[in-house]
Amino acid sequence: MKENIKKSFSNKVISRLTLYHCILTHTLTDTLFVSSFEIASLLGIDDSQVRKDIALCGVYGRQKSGYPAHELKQAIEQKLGVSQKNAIIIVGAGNLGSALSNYSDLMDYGIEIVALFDSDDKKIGKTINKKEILPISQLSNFIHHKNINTVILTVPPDKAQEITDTLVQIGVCYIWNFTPCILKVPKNVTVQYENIIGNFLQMKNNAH
Amino acid sequence: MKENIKKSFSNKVISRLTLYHCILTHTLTDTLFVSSFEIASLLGIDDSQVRKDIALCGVYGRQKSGYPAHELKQAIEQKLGVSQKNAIIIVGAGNLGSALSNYSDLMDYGIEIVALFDSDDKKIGKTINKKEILPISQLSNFIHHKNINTVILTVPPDKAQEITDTLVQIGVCYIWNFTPCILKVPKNVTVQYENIIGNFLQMKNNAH
DNA sequence: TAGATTGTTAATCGATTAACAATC
DNA sequence: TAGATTGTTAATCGATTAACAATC
Repeated sequence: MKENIKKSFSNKVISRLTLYHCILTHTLTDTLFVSSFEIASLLGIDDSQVRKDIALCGVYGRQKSGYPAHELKQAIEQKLGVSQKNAIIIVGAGNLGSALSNYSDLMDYGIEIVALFDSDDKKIGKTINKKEILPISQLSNFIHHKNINTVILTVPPDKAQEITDTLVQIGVCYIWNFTPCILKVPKNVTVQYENIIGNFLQMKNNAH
Repeated sequence: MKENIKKSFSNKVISRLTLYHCILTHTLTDTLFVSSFEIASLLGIDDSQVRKDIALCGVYGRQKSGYPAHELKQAIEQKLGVSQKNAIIIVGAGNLGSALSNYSDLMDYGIEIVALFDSDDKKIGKTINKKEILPISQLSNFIHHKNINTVILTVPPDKAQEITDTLVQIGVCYIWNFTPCILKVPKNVTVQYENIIGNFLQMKNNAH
């Protein structure tokens, strides 16, 4: 498969490529060449799977030595579109919202949090990690002015749908949903569920 | 399939059951009967998939009206093992760790955070959300004393493997990993990756 | 050379979707 | 009754694994 046409990958492929990138960034920092077997065994998956994923990135390896680590890392970054800067805002400046605004790893992947929004008067005007907390009433202006299309949603569950409706109306098209609520949105809006509870229960179930 | 033998579900099934539960908790709060079609269309999946998942929980529906909402909710809770209380600790009392210690939804699913641990002397002795921050040196004693088997890992990336080795040695068998690092652990230890970056990139890729 | 590792095809496995009889 | 919805089987689809020739 030598398709060079930009095609969207399956979620599984994206998830694995991200993990390969983590390995190259944090685990195999001083490696010049990395084999599919090394990556596969760190993740507990099949090595031919790794070779297939890497082939999708257009990187060619060498028999006996493996894949050039630096080139592979850059190719993954390119395929994942990490270089595109995403200016995003956080709606809901509670604990989780505040934490995410400080989560420095996001920066490495093109995610720049530019402001937080909250409905609590006591929080407004304060800054978290040098980012201002603004009132919900300024959402629309801010989003249009700064050309934002992506929002991290960390409001309380009982406000989630209401705020979502507002965001959709303003024109936001990506909602990264950290609330435990299912959101009703029109087809042109993408919601990414961060199913934290589900992941915990998976862990408990995968045991042995 | 009328298997009543306790069998572990696939991760996909667990993830979906959790979402059905969210719907019953936050979206369809006053519904007596819910149809597979209603659930499916909220999640954008096939309705026969929903019926299959529900069958796994041992709940029977009624033609024309659907499934009894309350009974379904309880059956899901039972299948997911939500009633088992899990006393867990957070290692790394930074922003993310602090946020998770306050994440009240966890409580609803049997997850009780009992303490935080950190290596920073300035943090030790403080409390977050009524939970004490203790020094790493007390990890071993605490874990054995309180019979903890599960840890939320929110340390900086460069400390992740080192702390993991310590935890494994102490006898922890579940590590819920919020760092962007791949952890090397023996086979009897389960690591659940919270691949936040990967999920963001999925969202961007799923667009249209 | 012998050993190791790629790139790729074929085989297997599992998950999703379609379809429809049963029935409230 | 007619319409709606379940429960379940069969068909399809996609993802993972096995296998191996090519070759550094």
